[in-house]
Order: sequence, then structure tokens, then C-alpha cells
Amino acid sequence: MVVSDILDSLNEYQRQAVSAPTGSYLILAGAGSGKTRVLTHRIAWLIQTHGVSPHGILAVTFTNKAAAEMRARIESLMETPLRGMWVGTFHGIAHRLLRAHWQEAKLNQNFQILDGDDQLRLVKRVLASLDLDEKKWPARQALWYINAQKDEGLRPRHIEDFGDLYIKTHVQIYAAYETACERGGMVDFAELLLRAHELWLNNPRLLQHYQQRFSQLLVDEFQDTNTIQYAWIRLLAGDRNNILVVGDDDQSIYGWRGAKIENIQKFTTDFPASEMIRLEQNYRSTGSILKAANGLISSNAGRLGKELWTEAADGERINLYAAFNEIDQARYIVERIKDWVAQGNSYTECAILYRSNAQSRVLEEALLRSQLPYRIYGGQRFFERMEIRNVLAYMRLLGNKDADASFERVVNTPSRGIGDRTIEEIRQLARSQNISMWQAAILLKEQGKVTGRTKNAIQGFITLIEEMDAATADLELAELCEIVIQMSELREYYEKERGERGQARLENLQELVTAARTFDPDSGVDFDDPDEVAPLSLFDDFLNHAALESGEGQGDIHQDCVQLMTLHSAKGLEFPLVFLGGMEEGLFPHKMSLEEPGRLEEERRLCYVGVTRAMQQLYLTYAESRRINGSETYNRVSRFVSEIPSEMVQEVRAQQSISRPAYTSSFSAARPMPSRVNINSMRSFADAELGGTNLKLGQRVVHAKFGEGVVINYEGEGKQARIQVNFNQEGSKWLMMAYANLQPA
DNA sequence: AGTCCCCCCATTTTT
DNA sequence: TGGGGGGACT
Repeated sequence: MVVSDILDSLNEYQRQAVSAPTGSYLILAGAGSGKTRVLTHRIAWLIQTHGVSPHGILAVTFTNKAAAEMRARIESLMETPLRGMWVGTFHGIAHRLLRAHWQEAKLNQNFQILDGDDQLRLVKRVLASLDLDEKKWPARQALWYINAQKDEGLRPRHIEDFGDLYIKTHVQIYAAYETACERGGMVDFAELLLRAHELWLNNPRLLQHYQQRFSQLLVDEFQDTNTIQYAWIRLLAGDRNNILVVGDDDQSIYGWRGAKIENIQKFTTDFPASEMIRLEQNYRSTGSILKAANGLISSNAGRLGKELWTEAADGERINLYAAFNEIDQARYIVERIKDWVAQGNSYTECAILYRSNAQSRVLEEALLRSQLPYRIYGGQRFFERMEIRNVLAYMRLLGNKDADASFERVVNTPSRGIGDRTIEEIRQLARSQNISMWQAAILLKEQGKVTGRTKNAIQGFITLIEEMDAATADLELAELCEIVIQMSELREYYEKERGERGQARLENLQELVTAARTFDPDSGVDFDDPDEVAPLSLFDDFLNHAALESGEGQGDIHQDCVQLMTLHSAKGLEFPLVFLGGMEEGLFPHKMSLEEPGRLEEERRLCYVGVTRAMQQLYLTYAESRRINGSETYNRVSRFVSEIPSEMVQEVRAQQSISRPAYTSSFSAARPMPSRVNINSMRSFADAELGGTNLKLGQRVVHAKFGEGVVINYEGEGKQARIQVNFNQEGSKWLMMAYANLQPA
């Protein structure tokens, strides 16, 4: 691609960002404003017109997917593979650095990456070794604490406990956990970042080397950086005025896992020579959707400020549907999707977004019943599945007998008579002799301190691993994988597991073999790069890949089906038709986030993210009554709905007027548009008894749970009849007449 | 060691 | 409502 082409397809501000002289920039890129375009074109521009070598470029993202996409797009732009350019996730790049400089980082050469599950197991063991009651000190909480401290760049010695038992105990756990990791040569995700930061901090010459090498730094999704990531990139940037970050403070939705929106807010002060460029022209949504989004987000304080606009027409207004309950909501959504498809569109274009995963079930049921194809995002990822992790643990053990986490995982999986007590003994011995569990197991067996059966079991395991080792010595990765599955008897083990579950597990095992066969080690690695670690064996590479990449995008994405996902996982995606379900106070904004203003604002940003996913049509729906955790709740409509300018919103059913469904016989029947009954005609209706009961509008009633109240509204008939009562204590609620059991007061 | 049952809990997720 | 974890029982 020639130079002019790089700028041709860009708008004024995009071009300004891409062709800016080298320096420091914050590109405030609104949703759908073409930020990836800017990032990739910028890199192309740097190479073509500033003569920057790909070797001198470092581009950081948050997900492997984003990194892969960025590299692919630059390469297609430049029409050549770009060796030597470092494009990766924070974790991936940190890992690369630590592998190259393991000695300076004070790590084992073959340190092992601990994923979330490994980490939790380790914390549990640490708790046990400290004799702490797991009831009082839940492992999850301790894990969360440790990770949060690491994200902040804090070691146990940095934390002051102020005599607070909670902090004191957790710091103690943290310290013991750290020792355990150290001993076993294990590094968790947060540790990768923290170590990489300390590596440079403690080795100025190393830092200097990388500063000289990377003349241009680029960071994507900057609003999602946490403290340590920011510190790390800042250290690398130094005062060289050579960093371009792209982000959107309005789309910062990961504060709860350590992301600091402050990082983007203070960028221009931290990098005094920097300049901010706003990308506000949106190429995704209709005018109405953007106006709705702008209106909504304007309720947040302390924004960097940004207003999306489009050259496109306003399009349809945003639809608001008040459902009776979550089932009605699902039914409504399904009907709209059917309409959409009937108009010649596809299912894939439809997305149903919700705040929490629990909401997917009812939607799924409705889709299933109507036989619409769908796909639910989220859930367990490939490399996180138990059966896969077990095979990988065997493989790890083959590569490194001292990998204790893997040893523990598979020593008795499938069960071979090595019980908890024996494992504990091995663990104790390993600790006291300062050897690995593998060595301890051998020692324990040789010491003759264990009885015949246990001894045999231990010997059996040792022999198994050794035989496996011998059998796989010269095999290709996929064959090795296959042999491991067979010899470990994991296949047999899962064959015994009946039902769909076992079947799925077997299929996954097969898929692992396929993954091993088609595994392509890190593309873009330049083997002439002096900073590149001596290439790992394909085997090690594969295991690292499995640890660092959870296995996104497996399975059939190409089918035409409705997309269901949480609002969080929808970030970065776009769909012609979007439904935001569960627009209810307590659900969205979630009740856990109502206390602190900061968290409420994050909820609002999440809503903003949801709204800006929509390209053509947006439906907001809420349920007046909803079953949550087994009990019926009555939530008001979300405040976010009223924060959207009302002229952009079209209510599918007017709330304030008294209305009755056109087809009252059954809600499962199609209900095109509700017929409305005005107050006057309703009066005479109200004078009569409601739905064959002895209740009237305005009547005082008593409810078993909610106490005394006044009947203020009513709709529907028969089993579906609902009644609105304004309770003295609880405020106004809609109740199903059939269950309310109201007594005249 | 495996199974069953009861109790407790319940946002969001990537690496 | 339902899933996961822990404890008790077989």
C-alpha cells in the first residue's frame, strides 16, 4: 500500500491521529469511531513515512484476539508479514520478557504459569498449611485479595495492616502463597506483570535496552489498564514522548477487576507533551441510537467529554417494552427476532444483551421453544475445561517432573488409590526436604514408610509417568497428546461418565489432539531478534499457549444464530438489532453497585456500551415482575431508561395509562399491539368488580407479605390478571391476581 | 472412593 | 431457582 492510501480512507480526525508527528497522544475514540483503523494505520504510517522499523514498535492489547486481529490487519495493510514487531497482550509480552531474562527476574528458567484454577488450589493449600478455617477465610476471597494487591503493584512487605485482622491475615496468606509460588517456580497472571515491572525497575540497563529498542509504543483499550500495567508502560516510555494510547473513558467497565479509569483521565498530565485527539464521528449506529447514548452518558461526572455523531439518518426510535415478567420479556424478544428474520434478515444480526448470566436461561428457553438458533457466549473456555486441564497436567509433568501443581492434579486422576492422606504425606515430605512432590513420592516409596497397597499405588504412578515419557519421547505433538490421553486412562475415565457430559468430554479430548496437530507457534516471532528467547520446543510452546490463551473462539461461530451474551462480553462488538433485557433497578444498575457513586457510574458506562452496540434498532425491555434467586421481585424500571432523552424513546406499551392486552386469554398468544383503554372508560369498568373478584380500584387491601395498600391499577383477565397496589410500606407493586391473595382491609 | 444430601449463596471476566 | 461445596454415609 502506498503512503497516500494509508490516509485516504480516513476522516479528518482519524487522519490527524494517524499522520501526527511522532510524539505522545491520547486518542479518545468513541464507540464505533474506527479506533482499530487508526491504530493499525498509524503503525503503517510510522513504518512507511517515519522510517520506523517494525522492530522498534511495541503494540499492547488486552486480549489475544485483539492482538491477533491487529497484527493481521497491519499485515494486510502493508501486504507483508511484519517480523520483529511486538504485538501482544500485557501478559503475553511480560511473559516474553521474563522468559528472556529469567535470571534477572529471579525465576526458574522453566517457570510455570499458574492460571486461575491452579491459583485457587494453591491458595486452598496455603490456607490449610496456615491452619486457617476456610469458613472464616474463604479461599476465593483470599485469592481476590492477593490479585488485587498485585494489580496495585504491592508485595506483602508493602502492606500496612493497621492492626486490622482482615488485612493482617490476608497479608499473611499472601506472603505464604508467595513463598509457595517461589518454591515451585510458579507465576500467576498478576505476577507476570508485577515481575516484568520489577525486572525493569531493578535493572536499569535492561530497561534502557528496551527503551532504545522500542521507539514507538501503542496501547489499545487504555481505559482498561490497571495500576501495574500503567506503571510498566510508563517506565518503558520514560520521558521520550513516544507513546500513543487509544481508549474511551466512557467505556471503562472493568474497574471491579482493577482497571483504573484514572489512568486515561490523567494521561495528558502524566505525559505533559501529549496531545488529545477525539474521534467522535460514529460509523456504526443511527442518529437516534447515538443521541440516546450521548444523553445517557451525560449523567456521568468527570468525563473527558465526547459527543458521538453520525452522518447517517436518525432511523427508528428506541423501543421500550414493559413486560409483565421475564417470560413475557423473552417471548416479546423472540417475536421481534422472528419479525426481523421474516423481513429477510439473519439471526446472527440479533444480539440479546443482559447484565448477569442468570438472565440467559429464560431467554434460552424461549428461543428453544420457538426453535430459533442461538449461541450463548461466555461459560467455560476450552483450555479451562477439567478434562483438558487434566491432559495438559500430564503433559506438563512429562516436561517437568517437578511441576507440583500438575503432579497434584493428576496423581490420583483417574483414581488409582492415592488418597488425600498419602498426598498430604508426599506434600509434607516435599516441604521438609525442600524437594518437589515427584521426588518426594519416590523418596516416600523408597523409605518404606508406606504400606504395601499405597506403595504399589505410588510405584504405579511413577512407572506410568516414566513409561509415558519413554513412549512419547520422539513423537509429534499431536501423537504425544493422543498417547497421554490413552495411557493416563483419561479416555476410559470419561467414557464411564454417562450422559451428554461424558460425551462432550470425550469430544473435547479429541479436539485437544486436533488443536495439537494444527498448533501454529507464535506467528510474528522473529528468530533473528536478539531479544527473542531461544525458541521453545513446540511442546513447551503449546503448553504456554494453553495457559496464556484460554481458547476463545472454538466451536461453530459461523452458524446463523442469535447471539446471547452479557453486556461486558459485548464490548467491542456490533449488531444491527440489539435487545437490552432486564432494564430494572437492582438488576441494572445492579444492586451491588448502588452504594458507591463510582460504581453506579460504571454501571451507566456499561449501559452506554450496550446502547452503542446497536447499529439499526435497539430495544430496551424490562419486567415488572421477575423471579430472581427463586423469589418473585418487583423492580422499578431502570433509571438509565429515563436518562435517555425521551424523544428518542418509543414505548411499546404506555405505562401510565391503564391497558389491557388485546388477547387476554393467553400471554403465549401473539400480541401485536396492546389495545388501550382510557381512564374514563376504565372508570365504569372499575366500578364493577375486577376480573370477577370482589376488589375495586381505590379499595384498601391487605397482602400477607406487603401489608396494607390501595388498589390503583389493574389489567388482564383470568389467570393472567395483574393488579397494581400501592402499599403503605413497600410502595407500588404489580401482583399476579392469582397469587396475590389480597383481602379487603 | 464414590455418592448422596443438605446448606449456602447468588454481577460483570481476561490473562 | 439451581449450582457448587462440604460433610456424612455406604
